[in-house]
Amino acid sequence: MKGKAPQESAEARILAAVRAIPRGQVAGYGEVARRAGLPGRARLAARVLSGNTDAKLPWHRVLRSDGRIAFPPGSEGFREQARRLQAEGVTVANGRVRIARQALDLDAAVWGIG
DNA sequence: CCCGTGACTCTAC
DNA sequence: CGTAGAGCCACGG
Repeated sequence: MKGKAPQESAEARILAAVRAIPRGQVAGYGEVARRAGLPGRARLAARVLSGNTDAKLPWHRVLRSDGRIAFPPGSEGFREQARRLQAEGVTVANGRVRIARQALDLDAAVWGIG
């Protein structure tokens, strides 16, 4: 194979990383991008989610680095995400997700430990 | 090629 | 815990 595509598209990898988030758990854009092999591409991850059309994609499990929903408060997306998270048992208070202290800091807490 | 915009992140005050 | 500024990448005009 003449290496046309050396690897899957960054978009595909990001989507895979998002799908890999366990139900009832959350991850930051930066963490997702990092897990996708694209460190520093948090914005790319956000762009991919903004353009995603997969209804099966758990996009609502992706938050900002501080555990805040990336949508403007009161917006449709904001409510939708908060609603879906709470439906999975995730506590959302004041637009912020109640994360386990180390969830956004230690990838192991998000991807390894359940 | 330059510029503005965005579901971002970090540091500083 | 709040806001402000700079850095960052990708894209459309």
